[in-house]
Amino acid sequence: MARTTISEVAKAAGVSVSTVSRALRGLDKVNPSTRKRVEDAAEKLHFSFSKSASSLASGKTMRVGVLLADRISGWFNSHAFEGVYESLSVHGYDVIPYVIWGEDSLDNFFQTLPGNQNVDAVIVFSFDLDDAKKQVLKELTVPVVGLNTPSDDGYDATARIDDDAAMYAPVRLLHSLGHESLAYVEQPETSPFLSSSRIRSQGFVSAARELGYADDKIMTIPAIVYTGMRSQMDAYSGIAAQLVGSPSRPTGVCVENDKVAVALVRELVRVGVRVPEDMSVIGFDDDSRAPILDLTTVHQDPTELGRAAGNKALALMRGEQLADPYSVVPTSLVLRDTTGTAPANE
Amino acid sequence: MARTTISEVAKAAGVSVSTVSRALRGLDKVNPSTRKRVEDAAEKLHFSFSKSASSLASGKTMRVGVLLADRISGWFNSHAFEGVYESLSVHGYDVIPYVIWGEDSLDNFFQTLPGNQNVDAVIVFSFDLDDAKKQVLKELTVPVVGLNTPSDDGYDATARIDDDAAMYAPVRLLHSLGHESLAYVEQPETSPFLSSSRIRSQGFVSAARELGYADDKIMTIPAIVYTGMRSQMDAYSGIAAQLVGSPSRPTGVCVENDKVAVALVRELVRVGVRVPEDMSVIGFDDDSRAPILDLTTVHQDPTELGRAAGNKALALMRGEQLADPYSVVPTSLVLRDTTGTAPANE
DNA sequence: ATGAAAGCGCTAACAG
DNA sequence: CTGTTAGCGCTTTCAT
Repeated sequence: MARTTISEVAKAAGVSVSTVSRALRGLDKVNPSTRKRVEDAAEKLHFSFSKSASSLASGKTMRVGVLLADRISGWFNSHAFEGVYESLSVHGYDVIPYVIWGEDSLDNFFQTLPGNQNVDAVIVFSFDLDDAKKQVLKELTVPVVGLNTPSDDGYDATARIDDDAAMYAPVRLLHSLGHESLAYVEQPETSPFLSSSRIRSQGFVSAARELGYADDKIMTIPAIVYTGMRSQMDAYSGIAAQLVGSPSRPTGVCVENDKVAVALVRELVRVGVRVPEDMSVIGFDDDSRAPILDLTTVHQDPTELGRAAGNKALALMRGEQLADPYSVVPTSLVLRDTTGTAPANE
Repeated sequence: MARTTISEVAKAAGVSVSTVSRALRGLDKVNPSTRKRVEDAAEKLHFSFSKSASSLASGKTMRVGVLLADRISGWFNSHAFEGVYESLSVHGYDVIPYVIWGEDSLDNFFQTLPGNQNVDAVIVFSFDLDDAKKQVLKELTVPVVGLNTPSDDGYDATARIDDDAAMYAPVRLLHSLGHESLAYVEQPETSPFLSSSRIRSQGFVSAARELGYADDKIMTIPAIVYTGMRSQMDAYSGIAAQLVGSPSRPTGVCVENDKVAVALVRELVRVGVRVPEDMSVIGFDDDSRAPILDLTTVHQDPTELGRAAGNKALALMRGEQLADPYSVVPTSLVLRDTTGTAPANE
């Protein structure tokens, strides 16, 4: 299986290299019998195109880059990546992840990759980019599509959930169950440029206000940015303590994601708070953890988001005009067992 | 940020393209002051190499392909991929996933990608390849490293856990807890070419035999291959029924992975079987689900496996001779709350 | 230490 | 419908 080149195929088939190129790429204007001959020769020689050579000559790389923060193995990222892969791989594109670990690697990415024709499009996951970087994006010659980016600014297209609107359903549920004091818990530690935290938190607050909660009945436990905690578990017991010890005595709490919600529920139970009898908890994501604890949560479909982003990139690469470049994938509340009517007043 | 080429940099720096090439790649024999000038020019012009052009000229693609089955978002695959990425990306390699959905796409992969210089190495996850395909691998001109492949045959290097040996610890635990009848549960549905099922199951059986269990005290519930089930849940209730209804009355059960184990435990509890009082359950993986149910399980580290595979690929690409091409990453038993002493005889 | 020149394997006009 | 001719942007001898 040593490297076979197109010219060897040409020789074997008794035609010119350009004919081989045309035949194998399925272009028109090739005599069916010639094509057959070429295909046979190619097959026999185990020929396949060198992507590099094709890229160089054609200007299209058939590769799209996916920019994501922190880790590819997380629930959201891995599923969104999969969605992108699904939509693009069937069209012959390679999908290449670029994991950004910190401000440095972000800078580095912006410094290098986009400049030269190394990808035909880039898809950006959940980043909260500063203006300078948005500017760089705009200057890119390839399409840039955002996935759950905080705004559409700087992107040729985006696919996202409406984090803000998504928080209305859980808050409404809590309200209808009679909870008079609410709380929102952010993930203890997050990547610096991940965006959903803030927005979701804001959505929670505005939903609560809209439903008539006074500000002293709306508590927020923000992300801890510094890494002072001895362990993850300490963070959760700290949160549980804040929840229980708060003067506002929240009985209904929304959590930024299921990962944190599950850990929190376990911690609450450990310290004697019954869920949902004493406190209702609602997560976000509906990931694989949620059903295990029968966690009430906000369902979102990152794979679908990925597919949507991939399809937009595809259309853009083809030069098509998108009918709806900035689209929203809906979320839905999943009712399970961690929510119940508010406990009777003390 | 329009495409800047090396020759523009050369012009700007007042040198030849070859000097730019040398300077920017950090080769020796470049006057420090010249290098500085080139670097400045490159930076100002936002220059970066075209990977395609470099590949074509040098013969090295700086890309490695990862072949994986089914989906990239699963716990094992996403973490193993991440490990590969970690080890390779810092050396400038792009890591490209190729997801294989069925026999067809496997054939297709083998037909095309390897032939021409599209990657510098390929890493294969968990595949059970037939001889024909192993033969193709052997003929590949690039290094091929396996990750959790059932055998080392056909690979230049592999990194794996010892599925067989890994099953000894849980079986020994069950034995020491006094369980007199055991069972092994495979994942209800799996990809056709995934390998761990069979091996793990075999390891379970031989461990049990070695510890003195008679064959009628060793039950195995194999994967259901056909898709007759109305839903996933039906599969689990079927398994629970088999476990409870079996004449051998197993009280200690090992499950192929945590995903299935967690679902099974929930189903058992639902039908009134107490865990661990009536039945002990041990999973495999120690994924994010395991701690939620306090599942006793066999811990494995796919990220580490991925890093190991990536590093081997790296060494091989450099032409180094590997001291230990076929290495084993250890697993360990994690004791939690789904295992206990066998119930008193009826 | 630097430059000139010859490709790497393919695509893309342009002829015919 | 098919062949010829130029490159794509870079690396790599080979000179100097």
